[in-house]
Amino acid sequence: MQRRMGNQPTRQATRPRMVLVPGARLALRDHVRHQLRTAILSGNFAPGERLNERALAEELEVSTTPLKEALRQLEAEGLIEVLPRRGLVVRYDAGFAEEMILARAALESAIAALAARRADDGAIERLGETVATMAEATEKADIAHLIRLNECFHGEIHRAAQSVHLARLVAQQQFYDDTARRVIHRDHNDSRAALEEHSGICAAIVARDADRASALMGAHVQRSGRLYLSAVFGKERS
Amino acid sequence: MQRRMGNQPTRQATRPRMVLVPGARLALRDHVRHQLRTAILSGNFAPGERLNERALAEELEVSTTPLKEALRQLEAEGLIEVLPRRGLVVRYDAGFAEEMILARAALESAIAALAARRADDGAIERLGETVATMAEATEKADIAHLIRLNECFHGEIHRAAQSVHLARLVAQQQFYDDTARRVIHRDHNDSRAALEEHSGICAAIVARDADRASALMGAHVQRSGRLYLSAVFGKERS
DNA sequence: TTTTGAAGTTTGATATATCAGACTCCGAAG
DNA sequence: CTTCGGAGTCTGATATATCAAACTTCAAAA
Repeated sequence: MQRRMGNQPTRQATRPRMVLVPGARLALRDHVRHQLRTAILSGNFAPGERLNERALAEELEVSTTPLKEALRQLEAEGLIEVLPRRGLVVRYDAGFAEEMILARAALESAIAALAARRADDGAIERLGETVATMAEATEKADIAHLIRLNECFHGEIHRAAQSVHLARLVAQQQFYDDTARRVIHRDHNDSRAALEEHSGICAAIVARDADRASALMGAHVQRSGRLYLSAVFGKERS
Repeated sequence: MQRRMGNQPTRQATRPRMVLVPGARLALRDHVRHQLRTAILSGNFAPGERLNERALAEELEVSTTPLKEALRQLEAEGLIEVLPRRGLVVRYDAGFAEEMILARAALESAIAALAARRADDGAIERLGETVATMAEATEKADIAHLIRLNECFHGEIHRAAQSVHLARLVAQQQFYDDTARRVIHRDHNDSRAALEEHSGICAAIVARDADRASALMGAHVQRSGRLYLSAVFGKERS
């Protein structure tokens, strides 16, 4: 992790900000958190491994303060556990990932049910368009586009549901990254299955059928989750 | 928020602390987190209110380091939002609490489904006993006992489901405290309704009917959640 | 009167020093 | 040989100092 980060144009009495920095400067702790999270989810730490704060701080080239903040966040997410005065332990393993899938499925189900009740005309229209675009991308096997559309689809449902907290929680239950995503989406059969599911969910929401939307969403998330699980851990469980 | 929180032998390390706190001494940040969480959930901060780290630290009589750690945890829970370089904002309000109920319901549902599949004989037996005891306590209107048994009931289901992460997430979705709990459980009609629901859930788990256990649990959590919501916020929404 | 911009103030971000609990390990006593 | 204990070391917990971004304010210019 690089120490330097303030090479932005240092407000030199110019206009009030024309150049919006794309990524907006994140706090150091957020970099650290992201870095650690990725490392944990990639299995770079053995499950149960004791971590040393000082060593980690040194390795990441930051002081212990932002590191500690990042660790507290990861602790709140459940990825690590803190034994007071004794250190940190990584809690993430295949079983944990499996529970993340279940949590994600449960939460997305709840959101889908909300969306079926609350979606306005605009949201329904956008959702339909997204699914239509997804159909095209699936035919063309445009993986990158498909990944983006997938996020878009779920994001639109979240917005239609007017859920903030639920959406946040869902976002926390993601244990795979773009690499795994590309691997998954490469399977054309799976893409077609996913498209079927997406259409079904969309239809249920349009029909205001909250129960069906919820059930379909749950099944969809669990199915694709298991796929990711096998991609990341190379195994499946019942 | 009351100003007093730390009568621990803080400050000088002069005397070697003769009074040993009974349980494992919690880290200061955990005290701070609990205190802040309670204050937020009690509505002691206006929603949207900007918070000042230094002022908070001073009020709680701790330095900014443990305070920051506590804030990061609350941020990860979604109760506060951090605007980088600009401060903290409390995000909790009635709408947030409502989403917490939905999240809790969704997660407890998932756990109940797992429990129906995974519960062993011992777990089933304990669950049955707990429900029986709850029936007695309900008859006697033993509120304190009922509250304890209620936690016990859900705890046993969590254990039977062998869920760790899901149980953690559920625990985070609690916006009421013992005070609200006592208020709710005072209503005898509600206690009977809750008992009915608990029995039904127990029966579904014993019958290995995951779908029914899940559905009943979801309905139970949502119903009682709405009750808490009205107790805490004095209003309900659809 | 409105606008702007620069200095001063506020406040979060980061680094570092220090404190104290917990572990290790070895030697002495039983 | 086993057990107990205490000194030394490791490491997390806490406090504090410093840095830098963002906000405020006020005066000067248009």
